Amino acid sequence: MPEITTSYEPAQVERTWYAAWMAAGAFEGKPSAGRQGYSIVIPPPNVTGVLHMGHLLNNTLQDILIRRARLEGKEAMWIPGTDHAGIATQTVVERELRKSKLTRRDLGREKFLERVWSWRQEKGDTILEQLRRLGASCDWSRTRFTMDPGYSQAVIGVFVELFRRGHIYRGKRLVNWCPASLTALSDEEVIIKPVNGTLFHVRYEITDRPGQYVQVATTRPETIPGDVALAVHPEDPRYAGLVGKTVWRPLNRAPIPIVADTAVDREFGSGALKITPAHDKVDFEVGLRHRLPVIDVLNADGTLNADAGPELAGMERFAGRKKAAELLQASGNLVKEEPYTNNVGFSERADVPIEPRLTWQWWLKYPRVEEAKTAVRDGQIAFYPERWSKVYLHWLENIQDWCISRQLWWGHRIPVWYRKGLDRDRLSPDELRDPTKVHVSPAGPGDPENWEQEEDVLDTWASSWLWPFVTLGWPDAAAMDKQGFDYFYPTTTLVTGPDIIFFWVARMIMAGLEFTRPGEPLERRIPFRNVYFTGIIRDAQGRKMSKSLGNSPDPIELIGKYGADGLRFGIISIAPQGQDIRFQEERIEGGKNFCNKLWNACRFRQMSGPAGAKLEFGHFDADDHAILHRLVRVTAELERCFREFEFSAAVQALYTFFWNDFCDWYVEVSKAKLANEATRGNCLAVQDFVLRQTLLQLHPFIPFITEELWKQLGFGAEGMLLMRDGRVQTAAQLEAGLREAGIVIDQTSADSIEAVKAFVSQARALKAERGLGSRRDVKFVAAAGEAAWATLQAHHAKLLRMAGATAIDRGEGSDAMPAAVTPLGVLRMDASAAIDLGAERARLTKEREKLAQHVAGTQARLGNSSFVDKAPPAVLEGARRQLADLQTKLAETDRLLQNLK
RNA sequence: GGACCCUUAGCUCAGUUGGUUAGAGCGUUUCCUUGACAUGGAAAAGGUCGCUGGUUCGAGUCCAGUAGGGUCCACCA
Repeated sequence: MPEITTSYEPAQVERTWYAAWMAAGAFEGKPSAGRQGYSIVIPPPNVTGVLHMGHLLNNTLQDILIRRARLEGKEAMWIPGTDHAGIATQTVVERELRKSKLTRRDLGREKFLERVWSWRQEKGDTILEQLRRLGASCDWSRTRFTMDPGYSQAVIGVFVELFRRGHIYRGKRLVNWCPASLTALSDEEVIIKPVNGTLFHVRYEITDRPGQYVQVATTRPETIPGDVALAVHPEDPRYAGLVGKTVWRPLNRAPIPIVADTAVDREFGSGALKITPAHDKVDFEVGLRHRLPVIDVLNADGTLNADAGPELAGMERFAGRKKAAELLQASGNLVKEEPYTNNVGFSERADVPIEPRLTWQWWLKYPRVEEAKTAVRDGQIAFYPERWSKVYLHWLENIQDWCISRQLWWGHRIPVWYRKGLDRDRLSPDELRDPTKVHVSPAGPGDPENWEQEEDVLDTWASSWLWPFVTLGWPDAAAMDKQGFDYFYPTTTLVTGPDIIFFWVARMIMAGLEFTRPGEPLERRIPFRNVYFTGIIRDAQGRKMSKSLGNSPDPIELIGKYGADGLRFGIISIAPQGQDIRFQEERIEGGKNFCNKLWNACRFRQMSGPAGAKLEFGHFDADDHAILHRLVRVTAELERCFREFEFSAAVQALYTFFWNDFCDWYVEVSKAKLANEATRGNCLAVQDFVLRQTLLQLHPFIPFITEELWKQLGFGAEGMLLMRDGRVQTAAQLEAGLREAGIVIDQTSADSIEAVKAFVSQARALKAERGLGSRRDVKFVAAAGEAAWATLQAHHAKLLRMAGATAIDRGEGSDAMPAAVTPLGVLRMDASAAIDLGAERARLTKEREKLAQHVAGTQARLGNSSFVDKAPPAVLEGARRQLADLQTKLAETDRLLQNLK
């Protein structure tokens, strides 16, 4: 067996094992009768993307779940893939084009799409490669892309089917228009931000009362040429006589009516509102109610058009705003301007203010809204943390039709063909469904020469909402059979960020309910049973990580620095359920350190003797009972953590157990036990028992190093070469297994170690406080009772080593010796140096203070008759025992103090 | 305007149905290159759990209010 090196070097180990796993097909998931399935679909990252901290957390969690499921004996399967990310990808390629002074229109649709495809060819696998570096155990043979042929077919088929079912229609509405990307966006893609601007107070002269004005306030004077009315509240006495009259529009001068509408807030400004239906949602609705015309003064790219009037036409919208204010000023119609902060919608992708714009778009009335609510409300789909279900339900309660068309080229082109020569903007709803005028099918019309296909493509999310079942072969029966749809659907757990709860999670639920297993019960049609929402990773100052701030570390660099395992362990340890995470690189360093600790503990085991030692109950001592007891406890805790998706708690539990209980105590006491031939074999066997289970429990979190150690320690024998074939034991199984080997963990014996630990700790403190921490020639005397002395005797060799002492004798010692009260009697140190009475007195006095306080507190509680009457017996008993202990200690400490001269 | 989250040690955070003396990592102080590990070991300092009330024998934990920070939703020009 090759010797384990002195420190853990991740790079080589990671490369070797990932290749070995792939070669062994260790990540493949196939339906397996009689075994429980466990499936996850990856939230597909953008095909042009690179791994960021969010992906890191998200995918580490998925890998943990999948690897744990394997070790629990489940058939685990994780589907990877990428999303074509319409706007994002198209923008990236257009930016590239611009470098050679070209636009997509210069190339034309076909040539441009060729460019995008070759870009995807070149860059599309980067992020998947990065996921492998992280250790993600995806079934790569199942990798999907939302634009690959089968997937596209499904997306198109779904459009056609939803159209047939009456869920899809074409309508002219005000949409969120992105003047940078030149496309409509859904409401979810708009981010409202406060913007510091100016509020302009403008007066409109009443046409038949020259010199009299109605004043309105606006933040957007450039849209005044689009005004078609002023509106006032019908019950506003100030304007009672004016409704029905007209005023002069102050830019592009023309008379416009004053109408009465309850949408106006009388309290705001002058109580009069300018109505610009083309550029404001409320105004649009007012316009509809009053049958007002619509004057659109903006071009698609946000510049002002001819309808804005000769002075403004052609100007960029913000320059136009300034110009409009100047024109108003010049005509005397600008009453005043004041600084004003209002909320403006920004395009999520392009980060420019969106324009409400009246355009023809395709809309979807969501299917299965009620079922989608039920599934979460009644718990067929469980959210972790649960509180997100409120956000989800609230959105569904107020759900609006989804604008699914995008004026882009990169995406799934809408499968609608219009008869040539048809004016598609004058189609009535009935004509839209007339097959002689509009053709809707996956394959297109048989006589394409007579038709023109819709130019628009579908919103990216209108493809990714099918992800959980299309990746399992839907709707093709043969593919579904091959990919195990029956076995793996619904998937078990979805891990994602709460920021896409509407974009993706809610929509997937509705799609799953609408399209899978028609006629079957709800719990068979949902796309997943659990949804785990991660927190958002922020920087040390709590800011979101972003490219522009440059505050986002590169996970691949972190892997280089700390190893994939160290990074995984570190990131999970700072990611409690449901809370945002402040990234601190020190915690990642902590992960690396843990790996090194694990490495060296296994190295120690390997150096101590060959594998294959057998547990011998006859040689069990209290330390063996204690460590196995703790192992069972931490195993139970891990079960709970996985049940409740508490990953950072799991890591914490494993850390404490392994570092404090195993390394700091058991391994240290082992050194004495290993030196004794009688106890040696059993001690090695106990270590193996603990290490085997611990490696299995750590494997999902830190797969590479555990796999390497598993092999190094020879645990991979017996036909289980890879850890994935090992089985993590439940707490119950651990105990049952031990019992079969004739071993019963004795709780009392295990508990007795606490007293021994306290004794050692006190001894070390006595030394450290006098600067003798490193001296190993110190003698102690312990004034121990019979039972305590028996315990000290039983652990004698270990105690000498642990405390760093040459002798621990039974005896009173002298009052001149530094002393401490331990659970195993008063311990005195035979210090050769003269004792500092003052320091000694101070230390003991402080100790006494603490004890006295606790005694008083406990006495007060026990003296309270309602406590004694009402507290449960166990609590009462605990308090009594505590009081007795404290009083003994206090008395001893008092005696020590008195004897100090 | 509505909903939700956070406030615990110098810093970043745990704290599971209320129950012994509130924990961890990092940082700090002192000592230690002892034959797994200095990516380490030992010891120690450090908290009236944002504030005010209430429920209870008992509150960091439950309730009400309040201050500060954050997130999401919402058509106030």
